Amino acid sequence: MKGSKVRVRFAPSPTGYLHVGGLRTALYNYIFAKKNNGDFILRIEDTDQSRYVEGAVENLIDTIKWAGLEYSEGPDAGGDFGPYYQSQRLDIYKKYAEQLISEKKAYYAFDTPERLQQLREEQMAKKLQPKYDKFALTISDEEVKAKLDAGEPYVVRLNVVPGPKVVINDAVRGRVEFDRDVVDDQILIKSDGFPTYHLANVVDDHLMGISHVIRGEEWLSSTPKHVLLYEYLGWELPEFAHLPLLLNSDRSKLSKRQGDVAVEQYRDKGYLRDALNNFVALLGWSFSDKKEFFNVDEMTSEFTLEKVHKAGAVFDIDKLNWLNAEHLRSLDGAVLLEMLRKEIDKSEYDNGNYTNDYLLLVIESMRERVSFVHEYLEKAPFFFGEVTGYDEAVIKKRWKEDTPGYLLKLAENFEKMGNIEDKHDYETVLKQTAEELGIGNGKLMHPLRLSTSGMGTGPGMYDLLFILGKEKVIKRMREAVENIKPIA
RNA sequence: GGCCCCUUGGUGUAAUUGGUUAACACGUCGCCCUUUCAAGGCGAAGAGCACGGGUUCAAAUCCCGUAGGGGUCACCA
Repeated sequence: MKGSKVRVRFAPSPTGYLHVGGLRTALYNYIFAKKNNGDFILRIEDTDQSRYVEGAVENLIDTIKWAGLEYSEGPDAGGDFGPYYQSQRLDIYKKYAEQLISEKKAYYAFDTPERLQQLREEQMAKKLQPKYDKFALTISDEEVKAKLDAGEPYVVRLNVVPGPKVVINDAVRGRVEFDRDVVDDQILIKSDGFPTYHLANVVDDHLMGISHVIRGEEWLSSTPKHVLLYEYLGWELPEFAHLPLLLNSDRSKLSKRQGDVAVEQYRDKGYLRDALNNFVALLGWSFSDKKEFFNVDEMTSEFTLEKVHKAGAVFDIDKLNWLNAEHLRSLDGAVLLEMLRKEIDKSEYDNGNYTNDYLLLVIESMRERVSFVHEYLEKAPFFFGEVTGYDEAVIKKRWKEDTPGYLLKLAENFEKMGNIEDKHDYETVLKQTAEELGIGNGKLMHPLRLSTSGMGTGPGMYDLLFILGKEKVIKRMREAVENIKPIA
């Protein structure tokens, strides 16, 4: 381990969005740093010019911040180990590449893409592992210099030579060994002068004092290259931890084709960041007491890399939805109010029409019935606008020939009520009316719900009436009597 | 194909690291509550721990093999 200070990093490539798997990687890094009083760093791995996406970095930063994963060093946070964009560190990589070349641990290569392609195809045809054939090493030093002077395009390759097995002590997987000869002479510097991931990653991790490399399992098989690089450069190895993959329901690597993979898609759909973090944390890790509903702070006290599961985890949207509902329901009314106001702003409704007190009542009446904030509007539109239609299935089941008469009587009795201070006043009157009419409460209740909400489901009957207010209730009842015709 | 990783109900995980009727959560189903829908409560079905061999008084836990799945083999990360 590097010194005693824990320093970890999340090092995404800015390809346009933050993948949910990336969110989990970032989260584990963040928590690990917090737990160990260490530093969490954001580094942008933008060494592929061809994949440059406008605004990708800003989006990444936005999303990471939305998730609440604060980093102490990064592109927009500064720090003593910057710059934190790899594209701004080209001279650093070049320096180490040259050092390796001078020590014969790396070399210049001038092969054309066509030759490499052909080589690869031949090896594949023979069912061999595709590997560079070290052809460049047959070129004399003088010739190399001549080519360089002539401005011929070149790459720099790692010179892997025979030796003992490469051993990785992975914090989640334990000891993993690779034969040295399966490691390819990886390109370190591309012909455009940019480093590849492998070089840039190792150099930066070392220079930035990274103590633990916590990343996805897809990196495990290229780790020997990295280990070799540390060895060649004479640097101390960081601790490695390779996290299990996130999977589609068919157990293949989580992909766009089978659902949403971008964190912002979940954010935009109304998922709470606490719920998403909670969910993603559970994909590969758990509390020893089996607690499943928690926030990041609670998780921090118990997190260890050793407890991370080894096998890939299927992303189960049902469980995410459940967690979202749980987190949403646990929020204070005031917080929910603010969220609901924002949702109203996005809708056809006008925030000016509702007082805070009114919305707070709406919130409480629907609290157990929504999993997302936007569901307040979808599941209880009758609180925000007029009733614009009536559920036919409910009409069919609950609206009979004698219903209008009953309802009118009820409206009449409601009208006679004085000031209503308790929602149960409605209950009293409804029951009295039923008795007066000699019918069951249900004959009044269901049509009443339908007429005041247009729906067959919703908040408690008396909450609904109380929140709407007597006037509106009676008005809606009479409108319903005019508009609803029984369905045979 | 080579190399590497993985394998407990449909899904995510547990099992004091060899000794429990294999536990919890999501989901599913049922009942209760409620003349709505949820939430909540109670309960059920669902794995015998990928498979096959060992070791052991005893194995989901240790060993060997097999199978299956996944990752990776780019001048992408």
